[in-house]
Amino acid sequence: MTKPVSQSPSPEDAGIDAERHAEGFQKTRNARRTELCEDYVELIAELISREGEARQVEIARRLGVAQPTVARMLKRLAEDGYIQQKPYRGVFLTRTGEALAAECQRRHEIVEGFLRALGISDEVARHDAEGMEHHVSAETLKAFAQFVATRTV
Amino acid sequence: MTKPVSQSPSPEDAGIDAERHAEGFQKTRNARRTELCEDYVELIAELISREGEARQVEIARRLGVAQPTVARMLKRLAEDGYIQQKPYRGVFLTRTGEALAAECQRRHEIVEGFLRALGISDEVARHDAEGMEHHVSAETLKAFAQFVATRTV
DNA sequence: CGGGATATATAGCCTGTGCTATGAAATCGC
DNA sequence: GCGATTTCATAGCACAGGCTATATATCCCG
Ligand SMILES: [Mn+2]
Ligand SMILES: [Mn+2]
Ligand SMILES: [Mn+2]
Ligand SMILES: [Mn+2]
Repeated sequence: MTKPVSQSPSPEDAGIDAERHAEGFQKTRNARRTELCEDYVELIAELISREGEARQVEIARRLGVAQPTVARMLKRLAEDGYIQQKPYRGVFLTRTGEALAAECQRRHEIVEGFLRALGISDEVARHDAEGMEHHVSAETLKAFAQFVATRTV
Repeated sequence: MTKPVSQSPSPEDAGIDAERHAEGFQKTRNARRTELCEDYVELIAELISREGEARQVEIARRLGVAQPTVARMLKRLAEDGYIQQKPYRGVFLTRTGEALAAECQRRHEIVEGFLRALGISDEVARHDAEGMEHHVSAETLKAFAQFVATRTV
């Protein structure tokens, strides 16, 4: 009962297409699950570097959600090894967390910069980038960066 | 206790930035909620036009999810007025559903075509477009379309 | 025109991500 | 150093979107 990777040899050639189609949706669903973590870690890094500390209440304010929502997510991020919480002192990134944050910040910057290079207004570029960034593969990111580079020259 | 839109006049100017930041995340969260509906409606339209009918089992196969998952979502789409179910005959789009499907198909096509115009490989363009499409605003979509047009000339 | 194959429906479970209400703990200004 | 303020934790709710197992309904072919 293993999933038949290649069945229906010729009569129904749409089977292969369907498999590939499904694969794409699977990956997108996966990306959706990691989006939130990425936004949190990226925001925490930004708060630490710009405000000196990252507090639950401030994270909640920036994300536009309630504090208990943040509390639960931070617990998960700590369990997953991305952050360390020091009660009443703020949230700190682990090595792993810092690495992820750096990657996300870089990607976010490239995507947003790319949109602006295309002539998109700042406001819209910021918003679209916030959602798009999580679905941009390495290959596409590279193309975006190259486009910005050649356009800026 | 209404949310203070503009408080802390000068000492903490970061307040405005935080508000705007939160707004962006709010919109992105909203987009996330409509993503699935869009994918369903778009897929249903595609199945109807290419296979002649859209069945639960086929939708499930294409999306890579279980049939009961599709069943529940279809019920919701019917409640929301996007589709009409004729048991054992397939799923059909309402006027509203057709309009949404057309919009999504057009947007999907433009985004994917844009990525390919940028030099992204077909496989990756298809996958990235599947996720990105839901976060592309009208302004950005227009820019994408124009880019493709000028590149194709 | 029956009966196996196929399609759909339903029940019940889990996880994730929102929320409010509320309790407890720490900080900090006085 | 004490009390108000701030910060954090927890309980409990809702809903979306996955899943499996299983019941039921329809189709269609021999
Ligand atoms: Mn984001
Ligand atoms: Mn980001
Ligand atoms: Mn999609
Ligand atoms: Mn699509």
